[in-house]
Amino acid sequence: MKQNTAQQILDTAQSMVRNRGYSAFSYADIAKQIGIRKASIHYHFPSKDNLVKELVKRYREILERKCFHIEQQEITPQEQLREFVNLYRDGLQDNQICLCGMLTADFVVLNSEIQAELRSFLAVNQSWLTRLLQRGREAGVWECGESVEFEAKTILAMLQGAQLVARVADNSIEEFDRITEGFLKNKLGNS
Amino acid sequence: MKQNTAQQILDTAQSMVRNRGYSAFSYADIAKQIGIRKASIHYHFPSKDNLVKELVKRYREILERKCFHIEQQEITPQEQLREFVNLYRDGLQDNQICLCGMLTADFVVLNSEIQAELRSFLAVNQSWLTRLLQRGREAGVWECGESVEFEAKTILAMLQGAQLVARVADNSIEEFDRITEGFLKNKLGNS
DNA sequence: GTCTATACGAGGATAGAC
DNA sequence: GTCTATCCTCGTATAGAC
Repeated sequence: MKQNTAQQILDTAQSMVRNRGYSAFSYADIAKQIGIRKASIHYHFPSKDNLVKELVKRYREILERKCFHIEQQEITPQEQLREFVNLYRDGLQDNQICLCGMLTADFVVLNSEIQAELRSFLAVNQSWLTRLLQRGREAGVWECGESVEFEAKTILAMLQGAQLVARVADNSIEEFDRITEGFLKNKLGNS
Repeated sequence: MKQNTAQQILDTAQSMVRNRGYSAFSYADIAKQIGIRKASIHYHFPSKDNLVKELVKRYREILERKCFHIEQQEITPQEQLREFVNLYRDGLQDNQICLCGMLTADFVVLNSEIQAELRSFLAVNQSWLTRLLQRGREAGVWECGESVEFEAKTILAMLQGAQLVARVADNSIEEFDRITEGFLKNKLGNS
């Protein structure tokens, strides 16, 4: 079950960024956590910017795979939407909000490469969700407004915001659920 | 037009926190910006935590006054809601998201006093918005679901999320508008 | 109130031994 | 690949002069 060091570093860094943000985690923190020296981290990731860039890239790729998997399942659009929402719901138990939502808050601090990765992440989310909404509309299960794209963006905004609001409440997941359920009740059915 | 130093410090710090977050601004940054030495800041605000706590407190008090002002105007609930949304819309031009939205992302890094202030800010927003929704419902202009409170929370989440999403897009305000308009179209009318 | 000077640790990063 | 040692900068904070 032993992972290679690069993976361990990424996993630890991801957890820390999702908790504290870009500026509030350090190589020293990671080193301490996984039991190596901080100089060793530089061997795998020459700079902090490099590490975070890889982090976002990996995060997006994993999300793409998860979305693809949802698409492959033979379930209704409503159920697919719920699966998608669950991607944002999961991980919230450790008080971990979306990696890219957190980094978006730090946006102006980040270098342009990382910013580009964040745009890419958002674009992937948005286009996938747009396609889902279109399928649902064509199947007649949802009536959407003029712009399906902006409906998708609204849902994403609501999910990111729900994670934030839930963070302030002590029992986060219930809060997240009630907010998202209220918003999506006409879209989710009662699956 | 000369402000006192404490005010200047608060204003500068607020702008920086809204841009970069808690961990990515420093006394040195503020000092440089307003042309004093960083030691002088400690005279007004003994510690960074103290400064940020005062910042959130002031921010909430200003918001309370603005909300009160909206309530006093003789306009429809729809128009009042739009005014409220504009509170979140304004300030976005300088790429400044809500102070408390930003700090919520940094939540786990902050001390308990600041966390308490953030809870208070959210509570004020939520209760004000809840009362507005209730008035609208009683006046028959909106039909709301079971829980007006969670409808309020959902709107807040959407506003915070819209600020985040807009941040990634280059032209932020248009993005914010389209997201919020889509969401609130049945609530806002076309005022 | 604001300054200089300073303490002290943390942060990111590199060189070179093993 | 990982280590020790080290560099240099920045961050928060305090003491004491003006």
